[in-house]
Amino acid sequence: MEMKIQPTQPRTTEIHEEINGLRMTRQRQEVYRFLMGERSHPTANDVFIRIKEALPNISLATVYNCLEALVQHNVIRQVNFDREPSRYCSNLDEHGHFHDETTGTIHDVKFKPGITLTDILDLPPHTVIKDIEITLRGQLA
Amino acid sequence: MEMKIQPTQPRTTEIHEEINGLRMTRQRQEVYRFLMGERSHPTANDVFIRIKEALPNISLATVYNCLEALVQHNVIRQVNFDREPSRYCSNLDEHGHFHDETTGTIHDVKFKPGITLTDILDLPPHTVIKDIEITLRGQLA
DNA sequence: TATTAAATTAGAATCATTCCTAATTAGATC
DNA sequence: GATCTAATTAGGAATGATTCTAATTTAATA
Repeated sequence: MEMKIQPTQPRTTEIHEEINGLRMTRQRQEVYRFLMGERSHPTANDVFIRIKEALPNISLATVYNCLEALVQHNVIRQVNFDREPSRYCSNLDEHGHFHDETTGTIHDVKFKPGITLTDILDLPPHTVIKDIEITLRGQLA
Repeated sequence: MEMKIQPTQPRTTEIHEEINGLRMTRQRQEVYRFLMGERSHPTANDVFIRIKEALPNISLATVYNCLEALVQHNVIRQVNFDREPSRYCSNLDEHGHFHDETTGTIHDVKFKPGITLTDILDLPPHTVIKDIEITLRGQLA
């Protein structure tokens, strides 16, 4: 078997794998990777500030673009509390969000085992549910 | 018994009853009364347009003030869908909201009898819940 | 009736988000 | 590798719901 001594010419272009049909550009990767390691439900601006460390030239518009693309392709979730800036999380399990007024922090809320939210809602049969959002506000014990 | 022939001087000021400790000014009355008879979950601007018929000089800022005051005093509820303009409803029963993508309309969603939302959430004991919001998006059958 | 506090108004300001457009980049094809 | 085309990005301007501010009006009370 012949060995290549010289490395092949390095590509000038990068190869971007897809996630859920979304091409993962460098910017999208960074946004996604950051959210994966974050449990704090950051805002677009939080993401922007953090990602500038790795990509100093990234623009806020791009962060919004990336977040929207990732949301559209069901890679991350967008979370809204009243009219506050949107927050984002990479937890795709069905869950709600609890806004702790004491600390200002947001926590994922699971459902008790074996329960689906739709079980308890009084909806006409054959209703198509595309998305459910459940948010709570109060004080964690 | 002596009869007053002349009517007493008419008051130049109005008397305003309270609801839940909130003084019901003319503007607040109109806002509240409109919402009582509306099932469409109107936005602040919807309210504004409609109320100008009765109070041509009312300002949009006042509508916002009234809505906020009514919400604060638990006379009406504020409903948010993603980042769309807030909507308001006078239904105080615990219920969710279904946004029908086909028609653009919003419908109240009740829980099945005997079920409380908190029953199915996995929250630490002694958690204080001040507010729950549950919103759905999809197509009604 | 006079005083004081609350509510209203109109318009300016805010600010998260979206839009626009030119420049760049990636991927496909030659 | 060169070229073409479409997607992506960056930066700045625009948008629009909401909030703020200052001045005026109104209501409650002394």
